Amino acid sequence: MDSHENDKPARRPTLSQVARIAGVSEITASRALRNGSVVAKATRARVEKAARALNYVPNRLAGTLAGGASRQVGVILPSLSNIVFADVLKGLEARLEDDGYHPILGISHYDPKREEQLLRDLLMWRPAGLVLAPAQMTEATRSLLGAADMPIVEVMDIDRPVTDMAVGFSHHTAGRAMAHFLVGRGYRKFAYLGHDISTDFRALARLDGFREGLAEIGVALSETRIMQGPSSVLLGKQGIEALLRDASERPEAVFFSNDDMAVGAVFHCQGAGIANPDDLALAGFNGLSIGQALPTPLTTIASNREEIGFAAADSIVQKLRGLAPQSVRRIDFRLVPGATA
Amino acid sequence: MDSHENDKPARRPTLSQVARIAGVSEITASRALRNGSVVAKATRARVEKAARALNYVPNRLAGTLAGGASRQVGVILPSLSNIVFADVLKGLEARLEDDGYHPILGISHYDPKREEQLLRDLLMWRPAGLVLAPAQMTEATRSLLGAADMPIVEVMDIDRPVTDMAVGFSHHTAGRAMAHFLVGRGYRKFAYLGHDISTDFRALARLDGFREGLAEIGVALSETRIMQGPSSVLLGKQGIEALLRDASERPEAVFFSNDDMAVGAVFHCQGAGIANPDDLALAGFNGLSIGQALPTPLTTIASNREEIGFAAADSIVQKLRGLAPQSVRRIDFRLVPGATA
DNA sequence: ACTATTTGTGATAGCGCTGTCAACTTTTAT
DNA sequence: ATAAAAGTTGACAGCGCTATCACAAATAGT
Repeated sequence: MDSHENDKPARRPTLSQVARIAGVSEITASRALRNGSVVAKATRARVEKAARALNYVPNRLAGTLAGGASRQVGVILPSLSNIVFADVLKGLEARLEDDGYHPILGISHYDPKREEQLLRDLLMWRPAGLVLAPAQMTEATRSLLGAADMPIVEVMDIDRPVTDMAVGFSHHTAGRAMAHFLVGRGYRKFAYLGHDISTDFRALARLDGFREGLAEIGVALSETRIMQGPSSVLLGKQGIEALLRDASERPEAVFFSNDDMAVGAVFHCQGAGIANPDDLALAGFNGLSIGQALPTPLTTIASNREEIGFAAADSIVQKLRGLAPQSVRRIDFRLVPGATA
Repeated sequence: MDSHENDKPARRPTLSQVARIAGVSEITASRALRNGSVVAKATRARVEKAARALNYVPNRLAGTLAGGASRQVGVILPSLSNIVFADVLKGLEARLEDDGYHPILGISHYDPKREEQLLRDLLMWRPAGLVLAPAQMTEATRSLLGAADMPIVEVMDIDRPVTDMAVGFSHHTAGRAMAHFLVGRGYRKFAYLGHDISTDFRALARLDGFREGLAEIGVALSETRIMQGPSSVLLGKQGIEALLRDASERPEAVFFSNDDMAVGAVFHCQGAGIANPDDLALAGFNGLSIGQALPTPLTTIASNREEIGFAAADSIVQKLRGLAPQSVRRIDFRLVPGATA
């Protein structure tokens, strides 16, 4: 029988009950249970005993409303479909938990309108801070953030103007770095294969950077192919197959929007008897472990996603403690020369 | 300059300010902004206009404290290191958001003590419901759950006695099903290769079921190898290598604790020139897309993780609406005969 | 010894909102 | 027209906690 279905009182024990049993005033009980405040040792022990006896669980809604700090941090991410943002979230959670904070989560699905609604919703909980990996902010989103009286970190990229703080790296620079690397390896005919990029503007930034990097050497990107739908191994497999089928002239190297896509291509090549990198060079982005465990480890750019999450949470926590963390923290990417390019 | 650092008032607009501007009482403004309550059309319009003008953001802490329902759901998962629980979380979030709920997240890292602490923390926020994928609950955890006056769903497996509700499938049965399948394929010499199983009791349940399934046909598991550390593609690669090196007699088929490990084995076989399944059959668990995209799709058991999350959230929401969802919802696994066994 | 601190505790007043009950106004039924 | 029902609004109290100020008791200073 579920007690939440019957309408009897049966409320949870309150601080005032704890105080009564301990024989002190409410406020003293409050101080005793929060560490930091001055309370006589014996009193604190009595209050703690009473709390234990009652199975007292403090009500943070009341505590926060009455003036305490919130200890919740709003987190808005665009997706949980691949491991990338799960990694970020993992890092965030780890650092937040260290200081007793908890993330309230929202997933925007790369939809600015949804992001705005989520922000509105999360703000209602008066969180202590906010972490977002913004898609493409609406005006309202920007204005809500501007009016929000709390530390805010934008994670993943540091290419755009920052509201309060940012943690990540430049995706544009990352794309450029890969262009330079591949050119350095001697390749001259390039293709790009990505997933639906209209929503994922960080992937777009990498493509831009890649183009720019090539242009600096006087090379042009011969083909850009965008697949419909979210990125996946299968999509990469299908994509490379189509690309090779349709291409009038086979590219020497292909840069993918991410590792998932690139791994799919590796699988296709294995099946089709195409040697990497000799027949075709492949490069991904993210540095997923799956790519590194391949018989031919994937050439890619590793992003320290968990560390980004960790640093973002750390910036929030620091600021809440009154410190002044850097406004922009760079957690840089690392080019991983594998065996596929 | 961050306004949260200066001590000036600058509080957010409150309902009472909205009410004053709209020329109504506080409670009428409250009713106007929540839909459902009876308020004259014109009045509602006036209040909404005032709220917009002030950029009013309701304070749900106050609202919930005063008697409203919480609209936060506590979620405790054991890990975010692989895509499995990220998928569950994705499903959870999607369903919760449909009804305006938001997950507050905690990661237990398969540590019962940590799980208990997280539960304690989340309970302080007086969530409307609770979702957990329990590791190994402590007595205190069980007692906290018993006293918690809200819908609770345990997700992933339905093998154990349930506190309130459960959504998932039997991992024991899944292991058994794979045993039957592999025996049916004609294999008779079996090995199991897993990651550190002491903490992951669902993997342990699959192993038990696998053993039992074999025993039913009169076959024994010839070798069980447990690798240290969390599961990963690399760990599977190293594991299969070691297993084959040390084995006095090569097994005909290997069952892995999950797809990550199995994919690692596939990679090792590719590199070592071992044909799957003829030289060695491999079977995983989870049905990750990466396994299905392999040149030789992995034989595995697909778990509908996102659907589990979705159904779990749905059960919570239903119960909060006064409905009575089934206490145990089975979201069954599906054996996926691939090309590796 | 007597004041100046420090330490420990409490009374009071909210935080911003919603439940409850009561009151008033308009509509509908007879 | 008049009672009953429906529609609309407000006064009040209180959710469970903490900030603030005030005061008593214990300790230190000279």
